Amino acid sequence: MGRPADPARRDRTLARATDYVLAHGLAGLSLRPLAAALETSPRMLLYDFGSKQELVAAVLAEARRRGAVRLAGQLPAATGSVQERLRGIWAWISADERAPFVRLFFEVHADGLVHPENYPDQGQAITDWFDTLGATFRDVSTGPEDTVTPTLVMAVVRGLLFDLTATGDRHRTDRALDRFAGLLRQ
Amino acid sequence: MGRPADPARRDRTLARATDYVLAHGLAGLSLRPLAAALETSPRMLLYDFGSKQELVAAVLAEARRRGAVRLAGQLPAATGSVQERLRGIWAWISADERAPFVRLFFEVHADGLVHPENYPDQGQAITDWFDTLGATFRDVSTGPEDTVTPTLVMAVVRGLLFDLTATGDRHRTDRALDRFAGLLRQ
DNA sequence: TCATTATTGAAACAGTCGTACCATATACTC
DNA sequence: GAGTATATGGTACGACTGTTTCAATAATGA
Repeated sequence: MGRPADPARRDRTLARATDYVLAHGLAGLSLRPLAAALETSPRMLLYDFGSKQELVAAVLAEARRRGAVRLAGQLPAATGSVQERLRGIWAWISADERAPFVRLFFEVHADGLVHPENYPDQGQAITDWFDTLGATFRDVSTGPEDTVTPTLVMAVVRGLLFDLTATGDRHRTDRALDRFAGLLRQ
Repeated sequence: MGRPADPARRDRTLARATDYVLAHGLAGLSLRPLAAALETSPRMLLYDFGSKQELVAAVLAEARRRGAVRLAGQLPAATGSVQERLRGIWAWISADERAPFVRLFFEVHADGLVHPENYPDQGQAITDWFDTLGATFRDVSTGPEDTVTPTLVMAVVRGLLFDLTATGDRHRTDRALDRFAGLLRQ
């Protein structure tokens, strides 16, 4: 008996909080402005999530979940030449719509370097890509257990993303990816 | 007349503050703990630097200056095969002694994505590498105006650095660099 | 000694932070 | 209606932030 719980409220708050963090970043996140933007109160954020730390953890999990869903649903099919597949991945990840995710991705990585204890699964998030990319680039891999090719492909993508986000020079980064695709074909 | 100024004090403070930031990161930097570690006071930090923002700017400039000096003095000579040169760069930048610089590098980049207005020269810091690397890899470039090869080389290095700092898997990242060197040779 | 300039300490200010406490309102069963 | 559990609002606490204010000290040249 008593008033029934409303778990949907927490879900709604989590979704909007994730939007907010994707838009404003993690670094300066503060409960009061967040609550104001979500039309709720710090009181309720703590009521639903327990503490700011747990709220952030939930937001990061939600952001990762969203990224995984979009990756699975929107990543171009693993067909065509190596260049076409590589360009597809690059076009997808470097698109403007992905910018908030990319930003958060870099932000979490940087914070993880200073506070590794807060991110026990940091390495996991990196190596998770291997399953996807290993399948995509099987024909240029040296074998099914080849982790080197996915590592290199992801390094190029992340490194060029780093460059693109810092300099905004899309032409140069696009051409660098094409150069890599050319090297990989051989 | 009057008591003579002591500009050396500011220099000493800046040097030690840079050590501190390299050790502790930028994110949670706060004047009182910093002053305590430097055996001075917040009062003196503001007296010497004007504001926290200016102090941070001075520290970042000093850190970049140090990095440039070490790069110029310690980077292996541009001789030998492509693999040897690439391995030299990778060994240098990924060495444990460089870890604080790398950490700060990623931290500044991430913060710059959220607050671009604070880092007007972010793009410059990225493209600065081109002069050095363009010279180092001239024989695999398509010409003296080739910016694509340095872009790709730096993307691989930064991307693998990202991976290495996140996962700590040196064996895998080292092998990925070798794979890239092999591709580049052709 | 004295004026002058640089340096430094101590304390306070106005603000923000995450969080805890206390009351109240709401929605349900009986 | 009473009883009960959930949901909220309001407020205040203690700790922290960058910065300012006021006063004192130190080192020089005259």
